[in-house]
Amino acid sequence: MAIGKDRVRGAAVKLFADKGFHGTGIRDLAQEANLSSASLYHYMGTKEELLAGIMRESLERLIAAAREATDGVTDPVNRLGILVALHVITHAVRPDETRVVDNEVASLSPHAKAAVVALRDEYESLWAETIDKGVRDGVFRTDQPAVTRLALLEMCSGVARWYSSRGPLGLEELAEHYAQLAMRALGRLDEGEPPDLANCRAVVSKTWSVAV
Amino acid sequence: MAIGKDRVRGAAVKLFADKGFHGTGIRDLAQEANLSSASLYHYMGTKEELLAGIMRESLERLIAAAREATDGVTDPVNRLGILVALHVITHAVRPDETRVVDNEVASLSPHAKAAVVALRDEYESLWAETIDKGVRDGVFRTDQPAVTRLALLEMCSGVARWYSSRGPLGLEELAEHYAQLAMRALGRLDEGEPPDLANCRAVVSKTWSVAV
Amino acid sequence: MAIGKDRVRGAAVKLFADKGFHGTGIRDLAQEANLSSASLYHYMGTKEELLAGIMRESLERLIAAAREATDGVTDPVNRLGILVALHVITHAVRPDETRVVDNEVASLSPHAKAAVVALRDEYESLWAETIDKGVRDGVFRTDQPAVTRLALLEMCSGVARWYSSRGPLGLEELAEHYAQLAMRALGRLDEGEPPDLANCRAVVSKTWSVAV
Amino acid sequence: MAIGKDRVRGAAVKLFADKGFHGTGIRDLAQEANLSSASLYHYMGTKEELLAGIMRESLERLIAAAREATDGVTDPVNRLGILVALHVITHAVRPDETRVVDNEVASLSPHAKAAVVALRDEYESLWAETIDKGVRDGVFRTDQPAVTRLALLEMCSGVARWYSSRGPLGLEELAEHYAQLAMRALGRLDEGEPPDLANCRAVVSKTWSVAV
DNA sequence: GATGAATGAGCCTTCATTCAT
DNA sequence: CATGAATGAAGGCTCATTCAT
Repeated sequence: MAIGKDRVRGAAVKLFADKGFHGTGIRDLAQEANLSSASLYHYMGTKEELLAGIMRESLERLIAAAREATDGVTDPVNRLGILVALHVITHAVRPDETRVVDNEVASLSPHAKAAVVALRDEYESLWAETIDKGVRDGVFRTDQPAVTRLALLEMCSGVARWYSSRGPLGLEELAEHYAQLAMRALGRLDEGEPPDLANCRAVVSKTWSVAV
Repeated sequence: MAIGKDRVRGAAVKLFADKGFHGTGIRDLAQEANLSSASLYHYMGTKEELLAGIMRESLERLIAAAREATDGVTDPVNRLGILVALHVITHAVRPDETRVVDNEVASLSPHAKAAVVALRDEYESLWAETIDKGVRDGVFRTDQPAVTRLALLEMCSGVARWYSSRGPLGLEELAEHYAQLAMRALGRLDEGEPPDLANCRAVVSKTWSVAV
Repeated sequence: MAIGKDRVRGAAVKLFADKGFHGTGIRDLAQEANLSSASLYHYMGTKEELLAGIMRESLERLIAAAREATDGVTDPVNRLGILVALHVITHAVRPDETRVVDNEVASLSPHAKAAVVALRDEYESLWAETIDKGVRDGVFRTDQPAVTRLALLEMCSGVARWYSSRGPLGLEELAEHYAQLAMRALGRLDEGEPPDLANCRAVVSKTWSVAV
Repeated sequence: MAIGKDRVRGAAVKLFADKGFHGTGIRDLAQEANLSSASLYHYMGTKEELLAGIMRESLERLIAAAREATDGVTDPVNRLGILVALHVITHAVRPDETRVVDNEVASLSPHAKAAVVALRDEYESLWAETIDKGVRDGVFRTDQPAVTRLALLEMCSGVARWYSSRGPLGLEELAEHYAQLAMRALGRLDEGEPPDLANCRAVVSKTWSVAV
């Protein structure tokens, strides 16, 4: 059952990312999962529950990973570096999943949407707290912390739309470059060390089974 | 005719942005445009041609505006400032239209998609040339000009997802803040003047009938 | 008005013959007649009335022609020869019109159908009477006069499906060959003169403006 | 599946014959087949593929039957008698199917039409060869073999438009009368034996499950 | 577990027709 | 005369979902 469920999830993530939730038919899913459309319903509830489940678990995984990777790190510079690196790597190695999370919120019913938005807010608050603390500590310089946060999040999420693991850019370089961009955007022009990604690496490996 | 056509376009832009192309039915469009679903077809071809037309004209308008606003501006710093400001303002004042352009490329048939992608590439090449020139001139500092360009574009496009004209942030402040973020990302920590937006203002007003 | 009406009729005959009544849209008619679809309605009632009118007038013309061409001819052999020749020539020079009459009866509403069927029966009774008289007179030999009549009518109507005025076969040869076939089918193996087509020729020329 | 498919085919043959392809709606088919319109699509492709399939298989069956019934018969008189009898019986016992084949060629797309026309040509060539041989052998007398072939085919196909199994005329009488008509048309005035229909009978019974 | 069969609702699109201008 | 604008109804087809086997 678990295997079949994963097969369906995998198919759904791929197709929802490529063609959108409304652009993907139940028959497309069945074909992609090598199942008949009736069999699909052994592994999922409705099509919408399938989408909601994917989004919720994806966000929960991201939140847990972010908490674990920043656990014990108090310095805002390092914390934000880790958050950026983790976000970027996630979007680079799971582009389909993250695009679904980022683009299909509007396809959810109000009830399911509320849960997903709450998770997204919970995640973004990690960024907000870190940026705010950095501003208070005087290590970040920005007139509009909230706008900057949104700008950085959009910038980092955008990775899922263009990054290819078959291109010349490695995950580590990618993460470091985005960390630099974020630091610069927050008024730190290449000061100090790049963030320590050791912890981040371990969390990524554990959470998404990918070596950085 | 032109009036009816605009009414349909307006309805389509709104709904395609809110619910996606595949999430929007012809009956939704008809209702939004205060027309019967059959009458819709006096003003449009197929639903897909409607989408393609919206995307093409939107990109053509953006390209023309970008060319006009940067016309005669040779300094890469100023040029990029103008490009960023124009892009951000566009996405702030036409969030529906720009979200359709940014999110619905996958809903196009191969033929229509090719035309839209060509326009998008043409537009992005304005950014690429400017950034590359700035790097060559030594006024921009980045190891990965291409990655940085993509990061900045995604960052700026993201504005369409959250900005509200009813919020506290004015268009001018918004544009200036994003211009600052872009400059910082390119290694310029608040040096020199902010870009001159006079020209930009005029173009925006003419192109989108909006005062900045 | 009369000219416009003829233009519409002509378009309808062509398209109804080529694509069938149900396969022809009002827009097809308008295009073929170089009119807007709204203008069509100045020259016709409903689409069905247009069809019914075409069929009725076509049959009335055929009946009148048959009566006139056989007027005063009492010999069944000559009479049938004339009927066959007239039928075949009609179907050869007006293939679209005759195919509509022959194939689209089922597309009529019950009321209109009744009128058309009555005309068709009136026409066929000319054949029936002639054949029956020939049998009674002993000049035709057949066990099944009714079946033979139907067989001959179908045979002659079939001309509209394959004859081309651009082919090698002239109208006169065509008519004479079919007259021969009919005579043979009725048991007359090339006896006597071929039917005198002089009268027939005149009627055809007057009725369908065609020289034989 | 096969049962459902046959149910759909049967409904289609009946309605296409009665109201024409374009005059028959998908909902009409569903009602006639006692199925919902959606269920129809389990058993067919598009409506046009349904039509094309009916026509192709009908012609293939007819060709196979004609080949089998004339197998080993070399005498043109007998051969043509068999072809006529088979054709007439087919059109008498399957009037709907044959009318669809004869009348709906124009409703096919160019691709499907080509296949059907090829089959029809293949079938008619059986007639052509037989008639030509009879003329060469001097047993048939006609100035226009090709015209005569077309005339006879139309004559025989017409049976599907008027014959009723509930009428007084049996299949055997019908076939023999038409064979006589054909022979007469080819210049043979009731000479020799009527064609031997034993073989024909067997083929008809096997192919169309009908006793003659 | 797995699926063929089935369907009500809905899809995008075109239909024949009307009418104000 | 002529037509652009408009529409309710219907066109062919696909949707997500259920259920008996």
